[in-house]
Amino acid sequence: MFSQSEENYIKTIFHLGGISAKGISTNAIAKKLNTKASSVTDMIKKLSEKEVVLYKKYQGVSLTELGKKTAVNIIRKHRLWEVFLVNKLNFSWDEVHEVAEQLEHINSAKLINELDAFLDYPKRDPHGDPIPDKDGNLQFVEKSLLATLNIKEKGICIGVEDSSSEFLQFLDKHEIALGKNIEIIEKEPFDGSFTIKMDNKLLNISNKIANNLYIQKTQ
Amino acid sequence: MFSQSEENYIKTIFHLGGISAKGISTNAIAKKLNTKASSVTDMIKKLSEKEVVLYKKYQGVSLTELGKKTAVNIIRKHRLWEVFLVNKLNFSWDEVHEVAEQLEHINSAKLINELDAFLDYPKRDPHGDPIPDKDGNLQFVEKSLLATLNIKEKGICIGVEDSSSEFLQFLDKHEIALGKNIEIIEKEPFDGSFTIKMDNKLLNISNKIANNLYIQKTQ
DNA sequence: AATATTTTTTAGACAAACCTAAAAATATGT
DNA sequence: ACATATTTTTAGGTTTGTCTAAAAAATATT
Repeated sequence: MFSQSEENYIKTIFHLGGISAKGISTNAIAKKLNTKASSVTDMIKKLSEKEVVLYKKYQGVSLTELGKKTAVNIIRKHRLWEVFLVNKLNFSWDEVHEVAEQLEHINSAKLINELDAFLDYPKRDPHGDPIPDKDGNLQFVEKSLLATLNIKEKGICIGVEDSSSEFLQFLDKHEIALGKNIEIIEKEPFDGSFTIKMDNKLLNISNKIANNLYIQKTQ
Repeated sequence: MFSQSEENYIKTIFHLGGISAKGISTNAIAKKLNTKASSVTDMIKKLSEKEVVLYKKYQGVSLTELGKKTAVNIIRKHRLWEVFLVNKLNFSWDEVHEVAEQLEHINSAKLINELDAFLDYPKRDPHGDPIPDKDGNLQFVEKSLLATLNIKEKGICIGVEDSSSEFLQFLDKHEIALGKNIEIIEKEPFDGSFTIKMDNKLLNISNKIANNLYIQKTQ
């Protein structure tokens, strides 16, 4: 149906569109995909003809329903493969991305639905991101960046914004893992760092870390 | 390292080379890959420059050591994925080929070695073909086409020549499966068909079937 | 509002992998 | 051995996805 390259554009537009529903800019896509704006324009024209994307010159793009459906399916595959790699093949959560980027383009409905069953219909991938079901329903969970919480607020680590292995290995080193309960003890106005309580121990966290860790508030 | 297209050529040359060590003809490759001879010539030149293949104009090609190593690795991946699909994801042996053709191009040493371990280091794929180990060693097992056996010879079904779903489903229907013991009861000179004994029942098999089923002789 | 800057698009090129049609080399038949 | 047939290669073209450089549009600055 779609080439690997087309799929990567569709996925990227979806991810960039998450925040604003407005047209996604050519430059933003180019930056994410490590390519040139002119290449993006070319591809956008093709995707527009294939009715995956709405496009008006100089106005940016947005996904059509077909485009969204396609994107969600790719994301479903990516995340299910990540679960497989971590749960069955001893990958750690900072090793899965590159391989999942390849596996997400494998085309077989039976494969992905059987994989889903084999993994026991997981709801989230190793980074805490929700896995769409086979009808494309993506469950939404209220989450906040740790950096936005106030003193005395409590919550559960539920996801990461950045999936780089540097960041994930940092979390491993400090035993910050998904599912852990935390409480904000102190905010340092000077450098934006946080003191949090986790496993009954105090831990200091830089502002950059706090801006890459998602918390589900527990009232 | 190699593009998907290059990998398909390398694999095809390996498979065609199994019989004769001589140069594989351009036309043979073109036929197997469903492409044109001129395309094959183009690709062969490229593979020759990459030292995967020995090539003299009009003399056909053969794989270098690098080429063989590459081919065996692709075959290892293909066959391990087939085992995964059948043993873990409820695929039947006639459904795996197409998906394995895609999965064999995924590039990750860790992935394939962990998959190997996860599957318990299988020695053969669902069609009875041997799986190379991670150093590229392909175990050789003496096998004969059923059609070459004589009356009273006994053996074990150990593989298939043809992997089309028509043939595999035919075998399923008649409960002919890998590992089953058979004995040649009669050969019909007129049409080349065979009467065999399997599960203590007599079964008649056409010459075409007999030419697509491999037997490991017992004594 | 006019100018400067940034963003986006167009125009033209390139590499990969394929194609058709024609030419060259090899193989075959008598 | 020579004509014919087959195989293989060459020459030139197409599509996909990329690029650079320049032009056009939109946005920002003063």
